[in-house]
Amino acid sequence: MAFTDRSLPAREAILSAARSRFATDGYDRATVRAIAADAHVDPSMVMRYFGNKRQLFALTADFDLRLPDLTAVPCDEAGHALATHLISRWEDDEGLQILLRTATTDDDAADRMRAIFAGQLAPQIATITGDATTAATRAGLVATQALGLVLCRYVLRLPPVVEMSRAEIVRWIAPALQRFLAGSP
Amino acid sequence: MAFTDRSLPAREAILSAARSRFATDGYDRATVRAIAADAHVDPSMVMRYFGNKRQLFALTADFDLRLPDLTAVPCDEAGHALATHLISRWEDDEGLQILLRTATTDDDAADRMRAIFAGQLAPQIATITGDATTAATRAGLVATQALGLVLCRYVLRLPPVVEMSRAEIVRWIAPALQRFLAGSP
DNA sequence: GTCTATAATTCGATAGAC
DNA sequence: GTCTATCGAATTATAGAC
Repeated sequence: MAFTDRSLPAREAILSAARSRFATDGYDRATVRAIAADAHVDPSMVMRYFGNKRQLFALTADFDLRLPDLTAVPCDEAGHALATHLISRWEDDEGLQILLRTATTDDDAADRMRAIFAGQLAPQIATITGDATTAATRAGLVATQALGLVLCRYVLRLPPVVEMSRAEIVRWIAPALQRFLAGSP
Repeated sequence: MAFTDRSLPAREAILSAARSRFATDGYDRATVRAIAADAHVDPSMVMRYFGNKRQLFALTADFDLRLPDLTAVPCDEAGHALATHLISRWEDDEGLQILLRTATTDDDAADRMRAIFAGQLAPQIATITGDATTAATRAGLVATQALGLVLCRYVLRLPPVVEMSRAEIVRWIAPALQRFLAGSP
């Protein structure tokens, strides 16, 4: 399982090509052959370096939200801080697209989405909302708005959502997140 | 293209099975064989009755939001009316799941989603918000929250979103939709 | 109308020469 | 390490007997 340094550029080219293919085509339609062609590499090399297609996908599909410390900002600004962070985090990283595009049909990928939600988003939200009983619900509501934005803007590409500027999106979405985080129904 | 009455039960069984399979597995993983097996029919009959897999999918994937007349309710209750309608519309109809599960990887299905948005949702919203300049943006924002809910509750099945009752969801989502419909950022 | 048999592709994965 | 050749499985789709 240890490879020489000379194969490292090839392995990285494969990983990069895989990320792009999985992000745009999803797991099923992103073929090993296409990934190899993008990386200017023989298809058999993909299997040799990464074992099989599933393991290659797993390496490209570990996404880290890298949430900022929301407890560091005033409670009534948490929604704005979260909105600005998410929009910049997603604009230049295709990691969430990779997961979202295949999580709708693949249960492994859906499990990863649930894990990201439970492991990264929910705990952070639980700490800033003192109430432990509503924290899980609030985190779920935040997910509906946040993932809905990713879905419409980057995956489905609904024209009006694509055409909005980052600043416009933050202006509209931040208050929605704020209400889910600390407001009342 | 005209078939006898005796084949009608079989054709309807195929359509029903196709709807379920496409809704749970997406277009690629829902095989003609599996659909035929569910319908207790020979796979070749599926092709004979519906031509090919694409045409069968097209028949199962025409989704009608059946939006109520939002101009009939007071302007400040539009969000609540929309939320209650959508949640009941989606709970017992797998049509939107069919589209959403494959629209993330299939451009034809994504086009259908954009068409539903542009043809059914946006015009309705344009009529209740007098301002024509912001109507498209508002409709897009409504889509992010509405589709995000469908995604998290029915497709990804995030536990806290699944466990919420319909009433709870309406209580939280209605004000969010109301703000997108008629509020200000 | 129904079913068997099979064509024609495509894909993931492997064996083995160099 | 790299590449050629190919296997085996699965899929959509068709041809033709009954």
